[in-house]
Amino acid sequence: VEAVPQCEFMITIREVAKLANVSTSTVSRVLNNSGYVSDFAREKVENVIREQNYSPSAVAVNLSKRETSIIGVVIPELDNTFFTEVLSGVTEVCDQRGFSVMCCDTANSVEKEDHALYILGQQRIRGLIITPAQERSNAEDLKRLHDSLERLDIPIIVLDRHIDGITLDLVCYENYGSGYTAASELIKAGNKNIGVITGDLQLRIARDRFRGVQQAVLDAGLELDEKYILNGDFSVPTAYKLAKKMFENNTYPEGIVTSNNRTTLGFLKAANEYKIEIGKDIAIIGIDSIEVLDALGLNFSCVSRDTREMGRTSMRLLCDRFESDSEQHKLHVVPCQLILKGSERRTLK
Amino acid sequence: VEAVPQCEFMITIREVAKLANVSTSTVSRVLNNSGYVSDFAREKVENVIREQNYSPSAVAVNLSKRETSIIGVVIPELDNTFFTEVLSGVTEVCDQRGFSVMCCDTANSVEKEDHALYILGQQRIRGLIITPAQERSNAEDLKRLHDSLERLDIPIIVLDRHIDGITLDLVCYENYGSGYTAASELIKAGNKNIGVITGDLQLRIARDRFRGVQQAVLDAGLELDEKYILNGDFSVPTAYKLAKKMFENNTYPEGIVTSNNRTTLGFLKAANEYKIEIGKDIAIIGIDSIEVLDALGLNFSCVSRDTREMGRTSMRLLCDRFESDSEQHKLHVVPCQLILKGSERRTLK
DNA sequence: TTGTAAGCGTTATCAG
DNA sequence: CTGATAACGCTTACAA
Repeated sequence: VEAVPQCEFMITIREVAKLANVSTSTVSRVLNNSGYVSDFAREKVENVIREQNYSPSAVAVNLSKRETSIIGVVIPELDNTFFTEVLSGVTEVCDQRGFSVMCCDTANSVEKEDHALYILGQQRIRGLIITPAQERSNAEDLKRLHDSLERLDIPIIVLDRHIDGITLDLVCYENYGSGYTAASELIKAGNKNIGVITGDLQLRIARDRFRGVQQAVLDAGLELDEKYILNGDFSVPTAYKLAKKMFENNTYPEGIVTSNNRTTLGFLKAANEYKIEIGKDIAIIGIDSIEVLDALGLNFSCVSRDTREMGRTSMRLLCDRFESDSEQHKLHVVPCQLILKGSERRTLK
Repeated sequence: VEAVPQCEFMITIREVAKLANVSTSTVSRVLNNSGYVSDFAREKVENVIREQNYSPSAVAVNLSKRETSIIGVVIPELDNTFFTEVLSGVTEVCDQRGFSVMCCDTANSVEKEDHALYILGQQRIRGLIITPAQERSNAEDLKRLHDSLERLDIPIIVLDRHIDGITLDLVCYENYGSGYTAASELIKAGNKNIGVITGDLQLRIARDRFRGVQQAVLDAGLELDEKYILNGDFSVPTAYKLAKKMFENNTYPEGIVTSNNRTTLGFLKAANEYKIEIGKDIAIIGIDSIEVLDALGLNFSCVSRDTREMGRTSMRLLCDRFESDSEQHKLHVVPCQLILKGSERRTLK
């Protein structure tokens, strides 16, 4: 049987073999640097490969090896710079180690997440890095996620958020600590009554950050006034609405903690509209840094984390899993860094 | 020969067939909704699929069909929100149409781009959406890109930037027009001498935007002063350095055009440091909107484009190509939208 | 309407 | 050191 190329460009291992006067096994051996190949044969093969611009089909390799080199990345918000920075870190390491990344945006939707996992499963991804869309409170929803992940039967790293009832490698932020630090510093800077715009309290990370704030206030011998606890959801519009309402009533705390980058933006927008000056009329420490604010020279204080490094770490952990699969699950907590620029202090009283 | 599952979770079409008491072809037919299948057989198969949670291996399907459903996306800066917004648009449409996206960040490096294309080629991607890392001035580099793309032998959409010497579907911005509009509006607002921080003039999009500015100034019967033409590269640090130098010498134009979102940020940073007030000491119209500035209530005027839609459009065009391959190459120019918020006018003279 | 069998482009086992 | 040959999991004529 004559081997006929399916398209004029893509040649197969068989044609390389024929042109080099060897068998496909030999070609495969030089391709993978496995087994014994004489220098003579190797050279012939390498020449043909170069001349013909042969590139082996990953699809065929994958099928044959029953293993791909594709890493699935499931992200809840592709329009949140936090996650794109993480993604950037992941791709960086993937690149170095010869993996490809297939990424899915779930837009915080459980349905889209289910679907993404199904698709990635079909692709037979080698490993998964996932930030769950939500903490599925519905038992059925949660079970579906558990099942999906288990069925995948591959190394999985959970990033930033938590999944209840299942133990997996986890790369997360020092959430409690970031809340605690932020509030403490506000107090240390002289602010007596502290407010907070929380994240989506359905998410453990939001609860942890909030608990940190609460504890810091308690530890300082102060009280957290109910009316300064604004129940947000990590989104710009909600934070904006909440802050707006607060300023409308003209009753707001001396210092406030905003629970993530999006929340900060919403807050700042409202403050701006009401001519409330940051670091003058109200003190603020945000969780998450915001590149632009630095560029603008705003004196925005925050507790920050190395987001790109979180991505790199996740991918490195995943690679560890590929090498050895201990039962032990790893927990990598990314520390928060305090960055004070002035907004933690009110210059007006 | 007995069919033995390779792992307890992933079952194959053969096992489904056996459990349903049909042949693999029948299973394949219900899977693909192709050919004739009796209701009886279909039901049996569907039941088994559901019970066993069978999900067909995309790898095997791809190999068999000699075609994947993977779209390659090559992006020069994963840390530029413009590109992540585009990516978001692309994934959105991919999702709807059953494609997966494999994305590569080239960090504006020609070498990384070459490598990315090689990897994506190995994956036998179905289509490609690419924003080239650079306009390869070196003939050899350029030829390598041409060859890579040609060898891929798949539909390709070029996005935002240009590739010399090759005609492909192109989705780009109204670059000349955006420069022209920005400068015209500055002039219309009463600014007599106009400056500009250009992008990387190696890139045609930067040259086009700059030409637009030049022409608008000419058309207004004015002159573009050499010393107000700052040769940037679309990056924050360079724009910052250039603007800083300008403010240091305390000689700057009445109005300035910044050539993209990164350039604007660099400029604003410098302005801030030198206490130059936007819309007061100096007028500015940027190319590209910046979400955060709106949130901050800054009166930042710009010419903007619908970035996410650019991503959607690219993916839709790619799908068109899958359906029919006319020789005709499409050019989709995304119009610029003028958004005036005040910074185009100086309130001080 | 269904099943058989030959691929798809690799890898891997096992003789030689 | 090398080459047949049988997978890998699916699709698709073709025959029944």
